[in-house]
Amino acid sequence: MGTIERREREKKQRENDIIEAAEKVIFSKGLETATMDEIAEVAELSKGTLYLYFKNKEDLYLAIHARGTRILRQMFEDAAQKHEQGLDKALAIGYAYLEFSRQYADYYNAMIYYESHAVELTDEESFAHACLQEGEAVLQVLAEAIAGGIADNSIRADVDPFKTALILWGQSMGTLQLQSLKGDALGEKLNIDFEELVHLSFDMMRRSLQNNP
Amino acid sequence: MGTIERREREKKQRENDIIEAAEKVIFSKGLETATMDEIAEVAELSKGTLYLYFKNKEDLYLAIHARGTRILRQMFEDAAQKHEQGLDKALAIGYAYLEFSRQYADYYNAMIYYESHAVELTDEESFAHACLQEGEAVLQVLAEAIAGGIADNSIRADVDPFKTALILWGQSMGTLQLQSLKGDALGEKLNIDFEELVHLSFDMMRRSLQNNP
DNA sequence: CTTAAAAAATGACTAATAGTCAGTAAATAT
DNA sequence: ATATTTACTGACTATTAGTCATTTTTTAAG
Repeated sequence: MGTIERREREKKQRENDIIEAAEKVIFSKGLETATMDEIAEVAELSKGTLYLYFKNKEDLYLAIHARGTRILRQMFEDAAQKHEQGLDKALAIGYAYLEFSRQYADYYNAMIYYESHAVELTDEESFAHACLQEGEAVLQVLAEAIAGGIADNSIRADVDPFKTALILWGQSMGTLQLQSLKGDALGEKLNIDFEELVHLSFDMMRRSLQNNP
Repeated sequence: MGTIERREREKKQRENDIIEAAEKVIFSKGLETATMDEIAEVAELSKGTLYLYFKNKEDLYLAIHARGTRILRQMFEDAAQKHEQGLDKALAIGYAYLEFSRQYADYYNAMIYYESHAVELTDEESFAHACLQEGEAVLQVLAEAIAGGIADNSIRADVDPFKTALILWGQSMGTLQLQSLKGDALGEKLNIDFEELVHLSFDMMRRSLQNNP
């Protein structure tokens, strides 16, 4: 009988319901202000039940993070596909990240919180693990673009694709963080257009990679 | 009579004592695990007194942040002074940041926590303001190096010094964050040497700025 | 259909901790 | 010696993550 399979499905569904409720609350009030009690209320479940499905608040948060990362990877893949040359693909991936931060601002804002925190990876089954795995997949898309760029001579041949992908990731993260976290304070005070800054930053990355014959 | 002046001095001293106690506790257990009760105990004061000198926990934390930023600026200035060419100065500043993260790991680790958080700037008198001001001074050192580099032709002339300083700051922050936060997880798993990554990252920045005749 | 066992869900409870404030003590001025 | 101002105290409140004994619901067996 398919009872067990059905229960499995229902369990996944509940898990999903909880994540959805957590998104509603966390997207509207931020991770730190959101409480497990409120998430439980929105999910129409008791708080105790949340802990049957998620180890703790961070674990639940990371489930959201993993979702965002999945969207991001899709956007990276789409962006890369639109170009022929590897260098163009890499740059398009950078702009896809910018686009993600705009189009999925809720995810992006929630994600940067822990993007800049060390996460414990004790449990193999935890969502932290799912996050790391998704993150690696995202990097892989970028690394492949770079490898392609070396092959088609748009990117200088003396760089290592994966290491360079990591560096570009770090640099882009830093650039976007600067915009989203310090943008308001510095922008008003010093009259800086952060949109322009992101473009300039990506342009610098392009210069640092392109193959000058 | 100099009573008022002396009292002013003593007040500053108390403030300092509290910051010192907070450093001890926060450096040893991290910002989130450190409690105001424990800081009060180390400072040999009651918790209530802490709140006479600091608006809240974050304010106290930002006082530590401001101290770290002051050290960082000094290191930036020293690094810049050791070189003639602007591009070399800028690069040396990058390495000074790396050196800071090593030599003052306690400060660095405490600082990145909020380096990646938006900080409310409601109160003009708050330490958040001192932090922002110090941060701008740090950026100024870098911006001057870049302006010098344009003047001496080591850096291409079509960049804006301050905007470029901001970008380099963001990119460097991202690179170092990648190392300090994801270094352990990715380093072991994928056998990546993050020290090398930082060097490669700085090298890319150099390429993106240098004046190719 | 009845009942025993298993699974899922509950919510009152604990522990931890940031921040407050009425009261006390110390320092200073009169 | 006394009044006033300043500095400090610590018991108290409010909030919230996480727990667990109990209850409700679902499934399996006779």
